[in-house]
Amino acid sequence: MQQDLRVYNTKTRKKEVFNPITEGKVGMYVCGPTVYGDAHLGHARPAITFDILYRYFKYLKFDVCYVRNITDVGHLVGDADEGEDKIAKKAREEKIDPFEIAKQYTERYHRDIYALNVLPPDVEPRATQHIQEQIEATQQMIDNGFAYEVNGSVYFDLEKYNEKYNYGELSGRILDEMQNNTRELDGQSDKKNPLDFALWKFAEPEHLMKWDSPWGIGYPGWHLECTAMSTKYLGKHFDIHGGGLDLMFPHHECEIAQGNACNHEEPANYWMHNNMITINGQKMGKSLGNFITLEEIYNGDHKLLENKYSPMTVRFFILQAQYRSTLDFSNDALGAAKKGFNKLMNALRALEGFEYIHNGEETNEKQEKVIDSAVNGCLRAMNDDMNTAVVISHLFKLTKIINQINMNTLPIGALSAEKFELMKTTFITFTKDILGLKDEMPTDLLPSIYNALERYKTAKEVKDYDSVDAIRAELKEISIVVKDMKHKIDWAYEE
RNA sequence: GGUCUCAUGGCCGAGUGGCUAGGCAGUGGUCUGCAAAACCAUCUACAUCGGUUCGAAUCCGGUUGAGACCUCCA
Repeated sequence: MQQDLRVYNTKTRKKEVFNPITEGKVGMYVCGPTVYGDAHLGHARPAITFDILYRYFKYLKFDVCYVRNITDVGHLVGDADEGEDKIAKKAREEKIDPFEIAKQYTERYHRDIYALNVLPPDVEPRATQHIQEQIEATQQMIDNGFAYEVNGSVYFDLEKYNEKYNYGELSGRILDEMQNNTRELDGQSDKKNPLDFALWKFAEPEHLMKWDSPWGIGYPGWHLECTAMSTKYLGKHFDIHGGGLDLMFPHHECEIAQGNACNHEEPANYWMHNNMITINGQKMGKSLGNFITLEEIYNGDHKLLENKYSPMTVRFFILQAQYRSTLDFSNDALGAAKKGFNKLMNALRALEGFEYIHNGEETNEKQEKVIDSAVNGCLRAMNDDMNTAVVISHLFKLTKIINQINMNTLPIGALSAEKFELMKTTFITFTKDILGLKDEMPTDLLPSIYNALERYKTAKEVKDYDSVDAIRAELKEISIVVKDMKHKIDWAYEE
């Protein structure tokens, strides 16, 4: 069964068959974090969503180049013309150099995100290391007549742009309507038009992150780094641009405008946006102050958390929803995800331990059909705009068969060798390689588990039930459960 | 106010014109020294009012409710 991968393109608001610009190759750019605080649950979603896409492209044997940036220039807290740089603000609060702030939070971001088994991108460019490229892009836009300089700052000229292009296409906005809705800014703005956005900002003497430029000392505007870096690493025109839905406007809209203004072409063919994670139905976000950091989730250290949740539980939780749906956080939901994830890991471990033997059993056609339908279902779901929730549902169908084999209620030989292999490869590939789920058991714990099981077995044989119960309790302490089956004794994660 | 989404069983969450998504929780069984795990069976659904259709949770319209973006945000 071969089928095309279809992805939802925000630009056309349709699912489209993915056609790469160059046969067999994919370039994807995803907006990474602005590093002025710890990564929260919301940051985990795009990291995981596009990790899945990256992994799936690799699975499909594409030669993929994945670029995810780190924005380590703070930009502005408030209004586009006034206010303080976010990183500078944090630096002042913590009394450290802003570059040090960015460095620290970048490290913490990596620590918390990589715990989620997210693959590192091929390139992870930083805005501060691409100042020259941003200056050049700005100059290019001035030269092309789409930007103007005022008092040491350079702004994008939307009016000019709109004579030739159509600003607002991605987010379905119309420039005129936006202008009518824009409240008049107080004070003396340098901009010709309130909607014009900064490409380069003049830096006041007290501003700490600043660089020399043809327009004087300043720093780059927010949207510019993505244009400069995506162009540098993926070219003027590449396949996929991703990020959170909240970046659609204005960030991605501005990137499109900058791409056209610089390079005379739009940066990306497909725009993909993951939806938000909500908490009590409300968006979780830094600006709303209702976020839970990943570190807090892992440690259970937040007033809203009834438990700590492992990185893989978080990953599984996120994958149980399609990436374009909002996903609501709750302890119940995380708790259910934890159990579901353990169930999957128990099946994975059992499956990896199976040895196929055929003893002349009759083929169980019903179960073989379940395998076929689940295998096809996994592929179909991934091809249908990365529906990981449906992939997981099919993996649970296979889990049932795996458990039946493990419990000896379904002889392994009731499946043909090919069917068993098909199930095994599919289950393992989708669970580990594509969904990126992994067993979290520290390997140094295994010897003591097997030791406990040995003692359990002996105690059982002599009907020393007090010891049996004690060993059960002992293992339960580390969330391990004894599986006391007719034909063997094994352990499993507590679900 | 403008633009746009969404409303599914106790909870989370897929799906989309006719065919049981799945997980968690519940109930009844099988198994067990008792359990657990697992398996089998099973109960709760498609906000509301109309329309289209042989048939709608799924399409169309109204109503109600929730959310997102319009300012920095994953």
